[in-house]
Amino acid sequence: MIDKREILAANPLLSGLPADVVEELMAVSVLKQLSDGECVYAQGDDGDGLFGVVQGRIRLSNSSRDGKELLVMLVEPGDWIGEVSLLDGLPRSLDAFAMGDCAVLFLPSARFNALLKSKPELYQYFIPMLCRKLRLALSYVEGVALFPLAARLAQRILELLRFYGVEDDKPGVLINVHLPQEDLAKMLGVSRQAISRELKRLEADGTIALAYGQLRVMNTVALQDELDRYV
Amino acid sequence: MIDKREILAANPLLSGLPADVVEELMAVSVLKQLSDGECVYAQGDDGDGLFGVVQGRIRLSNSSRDGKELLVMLVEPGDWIGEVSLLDGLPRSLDAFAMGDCAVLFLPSARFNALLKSKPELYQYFIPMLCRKLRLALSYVEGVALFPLAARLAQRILELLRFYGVEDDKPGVLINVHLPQEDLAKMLGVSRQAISRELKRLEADGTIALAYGQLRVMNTVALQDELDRYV
DNA sequence: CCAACAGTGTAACTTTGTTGACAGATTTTT
DNA sequence: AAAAATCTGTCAACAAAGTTACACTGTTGG
Repeated sequence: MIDKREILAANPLLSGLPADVVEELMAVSVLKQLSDGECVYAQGDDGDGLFGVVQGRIRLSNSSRDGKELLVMLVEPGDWIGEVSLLDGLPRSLDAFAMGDCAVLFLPSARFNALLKSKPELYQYFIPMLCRKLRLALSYVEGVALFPLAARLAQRILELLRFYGVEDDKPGVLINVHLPQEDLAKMLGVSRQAISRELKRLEADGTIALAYGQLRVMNTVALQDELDRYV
Repeated sequence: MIDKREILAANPLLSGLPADVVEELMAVSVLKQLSDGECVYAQGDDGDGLFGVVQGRIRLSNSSRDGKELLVMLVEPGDWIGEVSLLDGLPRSLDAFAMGDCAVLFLPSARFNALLKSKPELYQYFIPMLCRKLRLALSYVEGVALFPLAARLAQRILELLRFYGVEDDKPGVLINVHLPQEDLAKMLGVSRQAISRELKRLEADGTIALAYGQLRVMNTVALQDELDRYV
């Protein structure tokens, strides 16, 4: 058995929670190891619990019967997932898979419900989370209905930049996550070829620089301008 | 001054709330009349308050710089709108307009915040609302990324049917809301012509019957089948 | 170091949906 | 009842993106 306390001390998962709730979570949660590609939960499942990402990355996605996939979001250590099904009692609406080896903190739904019942003031911790996800989802609907692909791609690159951008010795800002064009395409709901074409266009502009599975933004302003033409 | 108490007694807006909160709302909220097309709030505004729809219909939408519009949802009497900006403190992400003459109950943000501060257990009343909207938004992103127009249209008609469907003396189920093809197109983010074509196809099948600004579903199963080919 | 694999660029062709235009139908207003 | 406004059906030209196919380039692991 791994020492949860040690691992979680340095993790933002529990920050902001009252001390007694943290103690409670320590007592009733389970640390689970997941290997690459393992399923955390699947679309249609009942909500069996809440998951906090401790290590690695979780991929939230959604697939159609004919095999097409939509990549809704990448979830990083420090974020909780699966709260919606616990809060509204409805089945999972997304698939969640481990990308690479992961560790998650699992809080079974019975424990979750008991905790909420004993401390209804905890409801408010979920409000910012739900608001953020709702706004994000709305901005995606908006984008896909109102903007051409070029603008949506710019929007998405800027988002990735805020999240994964790191300055290094080279010029520009590196998006420090392995993200093949295939995945970028699945995020935007278009074909890989369409993404390749647009990225090449941006590279020719000098707006970005491309490498194998990586992307470097050279001109943030140009991306913002592309987006502002429509927003 | 109109008597709020009388008007609201028959309205589902306040049902489910504790009696003391209802009293508080009665004391500090204002009943506002809106005429056709009047703006409730606009994208980018600060959240000035919470609105409860009492009479009429509110249109939540989103426009791009070049004039294209996305119709996110129609809000009916009994529903609250504008809670997200109050809960997370960020600007409005949608436009809200009155469709026809409306009456709304307005709770200014200062009052809202004071109420939440004095009764933090009220946070939990917003949870189901946010969950519902989040799931709906996700299903739209999913639809537009994974399904062809025909399936998305079927999905949307079924949704309208659940909400506005009424049985009458004629065969089939009438969708009892004035909804021109133009608006249906704006809901799905496509052109009016594309909607016209698809509706004609469904009419030729005998799946639906068309009238001027109205729609009657003759075969619910066929619509569900169209959707199930992809879900 | 080289084989296997994952990722990328490009092109021809097809499908889907847009745009603009207009005639006809239905409803509302005067 | 006539006029105005709204709504619908359809067409042709066009644009965007999907699909299929294949060569090529990096990366990883034995």
